[in-house]
Amino acid sequence: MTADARPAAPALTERQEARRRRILHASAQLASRGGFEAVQMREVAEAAGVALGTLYRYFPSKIHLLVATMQDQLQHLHTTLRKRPPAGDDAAQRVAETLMRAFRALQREPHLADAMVRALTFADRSVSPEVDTVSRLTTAIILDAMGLEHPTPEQLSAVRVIEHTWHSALITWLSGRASIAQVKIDIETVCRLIDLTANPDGD
Amino acid sequence: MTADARPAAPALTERQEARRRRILHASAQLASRGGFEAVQMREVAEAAGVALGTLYRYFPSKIHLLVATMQDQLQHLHTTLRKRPPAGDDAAQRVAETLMRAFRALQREPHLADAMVRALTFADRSVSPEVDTVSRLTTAIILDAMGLEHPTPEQLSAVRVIEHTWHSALITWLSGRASIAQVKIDIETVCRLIDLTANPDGD
DNA sequence: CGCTAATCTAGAACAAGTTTCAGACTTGCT
DNA sequence: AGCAAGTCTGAAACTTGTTCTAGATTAGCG
Repeated sequence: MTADARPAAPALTERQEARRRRILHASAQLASRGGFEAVQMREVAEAAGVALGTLYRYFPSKIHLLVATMQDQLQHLHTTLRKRPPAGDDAAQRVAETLMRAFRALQREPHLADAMVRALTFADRSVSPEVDTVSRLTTAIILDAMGLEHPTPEQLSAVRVIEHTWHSALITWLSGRASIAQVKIDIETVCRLIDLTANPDGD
Repeated sequence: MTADARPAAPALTERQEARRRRILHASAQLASRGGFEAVQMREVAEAAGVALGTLYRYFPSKIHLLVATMQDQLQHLHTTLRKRPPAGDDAAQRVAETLMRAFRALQREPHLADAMVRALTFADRSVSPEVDTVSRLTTAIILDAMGLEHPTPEQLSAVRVIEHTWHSALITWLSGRASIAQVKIDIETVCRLIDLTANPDGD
């Protein structure tokens, strides 16, 4: 039921699993207070009751830690969304509604959003697998909203562009260069691409 | 002719202007070698023949420095593009061609691209004015390619989404999660939005 | 139980961004 | 020229992410 996307991870003991949870919790807590800079590795370690070296054994860098935190939050969101799916008439509306719902969730914890999104876009190649997991989760959420079983390549392209817009629009909002209304418009604009691929006469 | 977008800057002397140029040059040079991490403030200062404190007086943080470097490069690109404008039949084609040309320029200096784009997306509120300048430059380049004097609000929205996609696609390419071909597809996909707003029957 | 390997802890040490400061140099002005 | 204000230099200090080490603890196993 809950997807356990960690094939190479060598099965943690119970205490280790508990440590991992404490670390992620401390990370999210600190991030909620003061965003990216407030997540300081020494503080995370102390709040989680774990030595600094141990923290680094579990998450090899601050970026890894925050991307894992994002994975965690996205899982929650995905579960929540599945319980109450969007109710729009066509796919574009449902996707836009879903993303706006996610956006409102982020608005409730803007500092946490800041920490997670900044980490995600700052991540270099060493974090690619983890970032990819986040990306696949996002894709799954959007495809769910579209209600598609077997999307065409064109539709997958549209979804990719929607994800691009989603991430980048979040960044402009977080850095205070775009209003909430502007983000809404951008999301609605990009979702029109879905209509374009639904009736494949645009070519 | 050359837009001097620095209204609050109190007019540098000749030697100061020269220092500023040396710093930006050193920054681009180091970035071309090893990307974001290779741009180390002490090294930039030394390469530019300037004290560390002076470097920080000109650019209050590494992020400011790299965003300014990007402004610089974009100016060049804009000038170059104006000399040889894209030759496509419709606006969408011309924009896609322009962005792919810019993309190829970045491919020639992938490390430099890495440093600039990472700085741009990692920038927090304290860098908003500078990031905004970069954004306006990008918008100008895209509008040039579209060949529009007075874009409608809808068209401006499409341009915003194109910019989002452009930035985010660059990031996925730089972090090795998307191929060059994939970036091309994403750009072409999002450029279809232009057609949508050109013939306003899609609503 | 007792052994061995792995893990965890506390803390020092290192790296790079940023700040600070005393003194030397420039600039603008009279 | 001579002074006042601002700027630049060199170097040290401080911050926070990251690495390293020696010793304590835990887990798995005969």
